[in-house]
Amino acid sequence: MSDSAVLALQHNDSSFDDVWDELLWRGLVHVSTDAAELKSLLSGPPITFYCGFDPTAASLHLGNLVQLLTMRRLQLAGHKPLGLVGGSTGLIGDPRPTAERVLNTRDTVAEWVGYLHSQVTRFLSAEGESAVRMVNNLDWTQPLSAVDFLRDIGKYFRIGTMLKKDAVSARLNSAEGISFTEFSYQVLQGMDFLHLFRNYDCVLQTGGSDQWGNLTSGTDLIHKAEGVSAHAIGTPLITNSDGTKFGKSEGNAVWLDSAMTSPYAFYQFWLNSDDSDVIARLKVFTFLDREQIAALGEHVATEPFKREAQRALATDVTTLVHGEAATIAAISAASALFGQGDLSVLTPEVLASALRELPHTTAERSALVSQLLVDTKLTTSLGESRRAIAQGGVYVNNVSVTDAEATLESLDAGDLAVLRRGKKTLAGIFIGQ
RNA sequence: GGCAAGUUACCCAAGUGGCCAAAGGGAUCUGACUGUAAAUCAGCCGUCUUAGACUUCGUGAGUUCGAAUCUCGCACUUGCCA
Repeated sequence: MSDSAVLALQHNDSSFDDVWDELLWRGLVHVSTDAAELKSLLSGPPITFYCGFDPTAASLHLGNLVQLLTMRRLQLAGHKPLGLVGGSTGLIGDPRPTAERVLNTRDTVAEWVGYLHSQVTRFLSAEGESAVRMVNNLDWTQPLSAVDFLRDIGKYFRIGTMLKKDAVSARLNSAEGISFTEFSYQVLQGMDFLHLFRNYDCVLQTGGSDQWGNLTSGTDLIHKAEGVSAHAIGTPLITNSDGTKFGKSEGNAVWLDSAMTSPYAFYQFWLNSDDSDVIARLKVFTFLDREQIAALGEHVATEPFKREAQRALATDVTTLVHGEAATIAAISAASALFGQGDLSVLTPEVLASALRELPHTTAERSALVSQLLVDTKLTTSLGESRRAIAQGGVYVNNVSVTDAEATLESLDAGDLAVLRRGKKTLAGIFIGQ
């Protein structure tokens, strides 16, 4: 199934009066400008809205996915999305509460802009009246001189207001401090909104609630410069009920790029959602309707061990991001490899295709298991490999490895080997010679 | 520009001449229990082939038999003063 086919299957829940009510039900509105006005605006004729993505990495991640799906829901309601890629804001960096960012080179940022651009367009329809349009803020920021910037934009900004923004004040109160560069970020983002208001009649910006200061920077600027009230919606920061950070798998971010997070790993991430989180995740990350999600909630309550909700979530989101074929491959790889004490019941073809879904490598029979763990990134050093083996956490073809010096040969592996660390971290080894 | 304080491993944070690869907490990871869950308990937690060796405590020099710990320069951060 192609991307456009996936998009074609999406729809909002018609049991809601309007998209605003649906956003509220899905828990996607953490803060916003005047709610009554937003409701009438969103239930009226199509409006243009935007959401920005800064190129701080080579791929978008799950946090961005919340934004992309929020945009898609608005688009499905007939509104017109503008996807903004932060070619200029990415050169500056928005202030994180903890520490100053390290600036990336212009070349790197430009490269990332390209990646993000193509990722954003995959999630939004390019057809019809409400087709997505992509913009890059470098286009209007680059030509601006420092003097023009200070005269035309800077005058509208009050230092007192700027200092009160959470991100800024957190940094001012920290030992780290804040550079003028990052302090100025909110001005740039405000300017984006003003530009889009003037040129595209854009009246709404969505973003994470951690961006609230930057969102209001834009609405304030539009109000001062144009005398018009624009709107902003801040989506909640998605958190895990146990207090750990959402969107991390084994300490690493979960990326939307299949080269950075494989569809298999992506599927596994969702499958491992806690019971106490899974329903909220379904609301945010899938297009299942109220009724379907309620039914899955019943399953969680009555038969949690079946993990119906987790399966639905993992299947849905993986299909959304990686397409149907990749999802089927990820599911069949998992069912082939998980809980199978005896791998020999699998045909070599099935096993081989399952292994290709995992991080994999080719090796000779004489290869050390500890080295293969490093090669497949299951561990980061030989020392860690040895430690893992000593702790009984390493398996080759579901047989625990006890000898730190073990080779594939000594373990009598066939032409294919399933290397496993812990319960669920797998890699494939294709054996040559 | 002046004065003061600070920069320790993924994060927080102790350490103020040898007993320091560096306390403690958190995170990650592994094991037990489970539902490929949560909670709990236990272990691991710089690199290298273990005993052992090597590299590390902002950075560059230096003092010393020996430095994360002392001296000087530099960079960065914070506060107060101008």
